Amino acid sequence: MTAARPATARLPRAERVRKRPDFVRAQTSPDARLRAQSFLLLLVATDPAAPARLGVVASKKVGGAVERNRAKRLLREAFRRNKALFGAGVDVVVIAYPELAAQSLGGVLAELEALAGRIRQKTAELARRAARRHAGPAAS
RNA sequence: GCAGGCGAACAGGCGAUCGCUGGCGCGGGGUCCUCGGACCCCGCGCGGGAGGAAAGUCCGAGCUCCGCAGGGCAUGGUGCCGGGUAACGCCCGGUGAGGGUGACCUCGAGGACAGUGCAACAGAAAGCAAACCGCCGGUCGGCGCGGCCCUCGGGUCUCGCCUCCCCGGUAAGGGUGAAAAGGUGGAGUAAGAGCCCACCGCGACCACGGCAACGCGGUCGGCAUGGCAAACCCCACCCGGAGCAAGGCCACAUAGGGAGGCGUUCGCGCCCGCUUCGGCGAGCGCGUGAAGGGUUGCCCGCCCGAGCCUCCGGGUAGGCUGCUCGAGGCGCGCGGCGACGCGCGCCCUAGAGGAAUGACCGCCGCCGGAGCGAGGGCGACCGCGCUCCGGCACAGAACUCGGCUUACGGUCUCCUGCGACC
RNA sequence: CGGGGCGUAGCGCAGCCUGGUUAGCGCAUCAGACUGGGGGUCUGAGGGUCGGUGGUUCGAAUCCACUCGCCCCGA
Repeated sequence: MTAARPATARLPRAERVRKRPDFVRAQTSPDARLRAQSFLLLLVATDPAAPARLGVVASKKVGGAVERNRAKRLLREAFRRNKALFGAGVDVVVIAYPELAAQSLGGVLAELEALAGRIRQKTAELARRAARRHAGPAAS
């Protein structure tokens, strides 16, 4: 498995949420929900062996195509620089709010930093639960 | 210098670092395998990676499918003329009308003697003629001057003035309106009127110029063709429908699920089985007929046709392809007033798919503000240099082109008007 | 990609097709009356760039073109 490579500040296809059902699962039944000033973080547990994946949602409420692209790029950049924060086995779906279009990268990083403690706590909890679940019926 | 018009090109630049993506090359791993290879994943390297509007989706096409793509009607669209183009509702050049002192700009600009309709309020009257006030004439009546007669009361005649009603003439004037059947001037008359005349306008005809729209000139007609077709409509021309979630290939999955409805004709030939030798049944072919379906609004025609239609329920919404070389760009030459066409040469210029083309830092550039410094001017102030701060538009490809429309930043060529100076 | 609808007073709507007289209705607002006061009822009043810009017309909320914003449906 190539996921054994040390985590770098890259964001290849395998580390992005790319299927509609995955987005729907995160939005309808998230395992954790964390609110920042200009975005909303949704966490949902997946296969513990898989790397953390990012998915960004920027609706028309954010603005036109330029603003929505800007919002998604900012969030991807912030996630890319803080991948270690989320560990593995989790889908991170971020919903952008309209204020995000006017935000700078420094501001987004600061907002993410403010949530860092709670993110670490939640992801660790999810990892423990997943480990227990896989230890039992994994023999089948 | 200020104000404005037409057009053109551009869309901040350079460097460093960290990323994304498709192409090529090398290396590693995996799947399939006809052992040649194909496909997928990962890493490294190289070079590519938004627009003039990528936008709105208002038109026109290419492309793909709809079994074939025929005729008519309806609907819809276009609407001065000629040209350009693959095509257009676009563009170019003209014509006409309108706007601007001008450079220039704007225009849905066919038809109102084919028909139907509309015009509030006001006004006499709103479409075919008519006449409210007014003006003029007349009858009757009244008053007056004069003449004649006379029974001195008056009667009668001519003329003048006044006048309700009535009869007739008139459409110049008044008034209403967006609009009242040509306009101005004269002549004329009882008053008036294209009744007549001149000019203008309008219409018809003729001649000339122009491919044409139309222009120009002449002659004639006294002038009974009002407005609205972005009201219905008429005329001419155009138009089959859907859209890359089109369409193709592969993989996976459910299982021929339930309910209701309409149908499954007839003849001939061949052949098989049974036969009480009369026939009966099954199959194939040809013809015919039929529920229903296709022809994407309707009809005709054509085609499919033993199954079809409706509702409920269930499953899949993964990969590859279409996907970027095209009515393609750029340059030069030739033809054309121009849109554009022709020829030659050069170039390959994004192809994503929860959706890339980015983030951040430094330097430079442009604009605005503040401060400091030296300078010019009596002065308000002016330009120069440095430092700091802020800003640098509108906006993001989703099959691809040609247009239109809208959004938006500064720059420049040429041109116009006004002002000042030489 | 394709199709449809809406925008009129603070709020919810009519009027638009078939152009015309003062753009109408309900709630809300304000004033007055009834009541000792509140509520409620009655009477009266105010409040409109008809989303925007052009055009057609004598005249436009209404017709036409462009445009802005919002909503819905189908694949």
